Amino acid sequence: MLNYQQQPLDLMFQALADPTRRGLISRLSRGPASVSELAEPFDMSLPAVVQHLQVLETSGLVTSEKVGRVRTCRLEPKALMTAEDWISSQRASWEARLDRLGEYLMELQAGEKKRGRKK
Amino acid sequence: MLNYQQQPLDLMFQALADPTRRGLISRLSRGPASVSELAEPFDMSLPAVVQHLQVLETSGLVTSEKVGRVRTCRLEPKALMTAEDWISSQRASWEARLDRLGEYLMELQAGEKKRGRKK
DNA sequence: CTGTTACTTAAGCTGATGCTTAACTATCAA
DNA sequence: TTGATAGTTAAGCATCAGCTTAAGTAACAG
Repeated sequence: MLNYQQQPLDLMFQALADPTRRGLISRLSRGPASVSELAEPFDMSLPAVVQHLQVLETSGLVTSEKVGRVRTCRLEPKALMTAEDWISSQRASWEARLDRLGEYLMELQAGEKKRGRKK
Repeated sequence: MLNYQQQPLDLMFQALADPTRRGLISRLSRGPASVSELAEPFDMSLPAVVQHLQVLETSGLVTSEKVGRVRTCRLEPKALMTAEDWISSQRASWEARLDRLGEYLMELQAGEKKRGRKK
């Protein structure tokens, strides 16, 4: 498990780790928005919000396009799925393992009862 | 947004953002392990690995229990689900929105054809 | 052309993160 | 009791993340 890094996942989870950025994603999940629309609810400077947007864009979770002087940002659902899939697969294999353990314990228990295989 | 709150999601995504920690989770998804078992594949000092484990434990993704001099760590699948659910819900609402947009565009297109409502 | 809007760029500060080494404690085995 | 094993604690350090303010550019409105 040498650090031959899964950089996309690093960037995505890092991006998701900040509440401001999750707020931006929540907003964007309701539809595209301009930079100043996105910044408005937050109690921080505009450059700070733009920096958060850059993190989101570098991670691939958000894309943007500038028309005239307005930059419009939107969510990239496929990227979100990458993060979701990783988590899901880890959880699935752990839960599968728990299930197998459960079965094993049940077998043990059944075995202890020796003749308890009726009904 | 002055980090005045280390919410569960902050801690979880932050924990998942590091490749070493995701490596630890992958290992743990195959079953519980001791600290030194977990540290063995990594090219870093034991205290460094222990620090990563502490991050995972603080985030709730991993629990551990010490018996004798051995600390055994295991995954907490419910916590992983918390992170997964957040992502999933954001993605779902964005995809729903894309679907509605799709329908809207289809209606527009149908409308343009005027009498194209036959068959 | 002039002012306003909508960002963009740059520099700098502060605290958090990811390591390190060294020294320490507690358990187990002989 | 002695020594090895398994992990813990502490201090220090370099880099990075998240903000700030100040100043700059580029489009559009009158």
